[in-house]
Amino acid sequence: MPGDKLTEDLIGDRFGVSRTIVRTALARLNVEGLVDLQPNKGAAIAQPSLSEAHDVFEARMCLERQVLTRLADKVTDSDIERLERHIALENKATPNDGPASIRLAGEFHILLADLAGNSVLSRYVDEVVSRCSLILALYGRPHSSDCSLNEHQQIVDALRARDGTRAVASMGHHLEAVTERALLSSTTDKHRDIRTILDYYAK
Amino acid sequence: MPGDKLTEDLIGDRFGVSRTIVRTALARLNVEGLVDLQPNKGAAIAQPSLSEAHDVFEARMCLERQVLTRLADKVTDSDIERLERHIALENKATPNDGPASIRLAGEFHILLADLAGNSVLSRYVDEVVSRCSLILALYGRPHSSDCSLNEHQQIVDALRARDGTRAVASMGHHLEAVTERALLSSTTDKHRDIRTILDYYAK
DNA sequence: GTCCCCATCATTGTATACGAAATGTAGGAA
DNA sequence: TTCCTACATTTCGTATACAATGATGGGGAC
Repeated sequence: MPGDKLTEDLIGDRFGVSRTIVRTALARLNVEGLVDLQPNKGAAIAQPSLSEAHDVFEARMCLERQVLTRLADKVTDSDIERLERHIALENKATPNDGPASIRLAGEFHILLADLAGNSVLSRYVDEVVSRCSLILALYGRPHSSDCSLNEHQQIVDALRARDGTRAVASMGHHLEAVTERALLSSTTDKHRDIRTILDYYAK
Repeated sequence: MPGDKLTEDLIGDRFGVSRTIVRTALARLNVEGLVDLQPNKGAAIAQPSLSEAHDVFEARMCLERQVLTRLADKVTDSDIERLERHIALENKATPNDGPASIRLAGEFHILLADLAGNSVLSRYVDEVVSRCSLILALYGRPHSSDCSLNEHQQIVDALRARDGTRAVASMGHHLEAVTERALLSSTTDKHRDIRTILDYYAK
């Protein structure tokens, strides 16, 4: 799907709105890094290079560690409760393993950022999480979920203990694992799109 | 200036373009946090609350520390040279103390981020630096420069020594100082805009 | 004198229209 | 056959037009 052209007229017809609306949406998705936009050539679903993908994961690591540093200081019991309920949802969704599972895994991270109560961090985390989903679609194994439930649980456990150091470390390990699942597998997987291969060897 | 209404027609006439162009520009500035955008009521130069301002500075600290962590590992001699030349420019601009000085101070941070070579970090740093300039205009003392030259020099010195720990620490101290100059002074300064005062007591 | 309602105006939100750039295609020459 | 050029078609970039929403001010009632 990444690389697909996004023609303004088609999308407009699809949603029953004019090109004006589509255009503003595409512009927004462009600054968020989800669509590539070339002048006079139109929009396409973003195809981040491996190098860009690493950049996104590095930024994500930096931002989410900060989120947990904050959270460990200010998290409330009802916050913990809410996180636990979310993990329960994730557990429930795992069996059928559809796109709902991937969405929920991302929302866990976004929920953490929201609870941290910093609007800037929150927006940036939202952005990098979305981009990571895209990267997973490009480079990850098909059908691989990007987050292990166990790892989410460890983060919440550390938060419940108000152990900031452990919480940050848990998130660190989790994101290392996510990065590995999303990126490192791509060098061996034969099923990947030809564009990905070319991109990889082009460094 | 923050809080001023931005009428699409006026701006369009001012620059000789149609509302279409102005609108896309305003939308972009809105996602970057520089203009507030209320549905059916138009755009205005952003007026971040003190709490939002602290959020921005916290995110900035987190991002720029990461920039220096990266840079300490990969900085080249020609990078150092370029940073030194930039500081020389800043020194030259200080006497007349105009807006050029403020712009150069911001560009030093953006240059650091660019040299770090992570496109995501680079974009985010660009954004928070812009927002900090806005915050300085809102809450800072009039005519106060937001960056001390000496502090910039210390950062480059640490980079030249390839001392990552010291570089991150220097940036940390620098941004602490910047935050203080931009925010803490606002509680005592009688010359501040009435809106700022109200905003502050409204927490 | 003050408050409220309605009319008018200003400004935004969305659609459409038109010119420009780029891409694809057919035809002819080497 | 292959390459190049000219034309046609598609799609984008910008301006303009119209509808909808919110702001402003004046007149009347209490």
